[in-house]
Amino acid sequence: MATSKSDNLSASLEDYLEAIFNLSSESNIARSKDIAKSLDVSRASVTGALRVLKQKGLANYKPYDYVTLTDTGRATAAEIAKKHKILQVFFIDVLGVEPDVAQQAACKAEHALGSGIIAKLLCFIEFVSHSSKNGYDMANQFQNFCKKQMSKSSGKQDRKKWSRKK
Amino acid sequence: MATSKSDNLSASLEDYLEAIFNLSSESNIARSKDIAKSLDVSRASVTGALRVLKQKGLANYKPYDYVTLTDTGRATAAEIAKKHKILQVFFIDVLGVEPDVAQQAACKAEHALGSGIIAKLLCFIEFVSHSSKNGYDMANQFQNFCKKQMSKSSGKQDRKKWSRKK
DNA sequence: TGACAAAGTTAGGCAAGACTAACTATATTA
DNA sequence: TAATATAGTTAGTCTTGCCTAACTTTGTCA
Repeated sequence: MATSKSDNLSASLEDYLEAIFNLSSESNIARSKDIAKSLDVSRASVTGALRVLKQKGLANYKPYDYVTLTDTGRATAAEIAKKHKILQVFFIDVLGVEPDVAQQAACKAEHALGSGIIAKLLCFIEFVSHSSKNGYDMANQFQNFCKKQMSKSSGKQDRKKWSRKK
Repeated sequence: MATSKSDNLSASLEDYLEAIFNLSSESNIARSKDIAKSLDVSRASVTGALRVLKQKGLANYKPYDYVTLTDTGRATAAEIAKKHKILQVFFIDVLGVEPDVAQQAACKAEHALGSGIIAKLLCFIEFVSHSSKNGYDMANQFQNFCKKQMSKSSGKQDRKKWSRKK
């Protein structure tokens, strides 16, 4: 809430920002070509996005030069990367979702959830891991519960409470 | 997984479908004007969307007539509405998020999460409510834990593990 | 150092999804 | 039933975000 500058940014621009942030962390340099590759987008699209990010004061961009983020850009990107990480951990460690599914979902959901909910989610992850230190492995309990539930309802077409099909 | 026909549908079209579904449930009729109002969009945009939904076999649309959903359309819309509901309940009852914030977040996240994760989430909600029947009110425990955590970290600018602000 | 490959940019186009303004059809009611 | 208000549509425009193809700049290596 206090530090969020990611307002006004489209999901697409957030993706570019995050990609630059990640590439910079990994290989210390963000090349246009690698941004394109990591987002599965053409190099021309990257050029376009960089111009917008520069104009918004988030990236230092000069044609034919390496890209870096401004302080604001880095802060914003870090927020987004943080959302991504928290969602991923929640999906994998709490819900027990397959890593690749979790990764994909985090990519999309990171643009949909505000920092308030993300903070709560982080807290919840800590709550769960705290519980396991106290001898009650909640994540594991849930997995067992989940398996039972899934097998219970797998025969039926519908589940009473939630579905309004047909 | 089995019943999901919502592939190929943009977030925008999913919103239209859901709005029609909800209006039909509430007032038995979905008028163009009301769809426009509920999505905060112009009437002209609704007309455009209805043509696309018809063409995709999801809505029965004739100019100047009331709109209804086809069976496929209704099933798809029900899936979306279900996602919305599950997310909303999770945000409010498990995470303890304010209802209006939860509502807004559910609106966006419903387009980002696949049915696998949603199923897990539903299971988790049941796990939590199951726990309270067994004398351990997990939601409540979490709220207390959360309050402690929030107040702990509120003094600091940063939190070690997750934040990379500034 | 000059030729060639790789990286980056520009130009032009397209689709989705929204808007406004003007028009048409339907409903209401005097 | 004719006038008018309301609902819905059409036409035209704009923005975002992507693409391909062609061009320019940079880097490499014989």
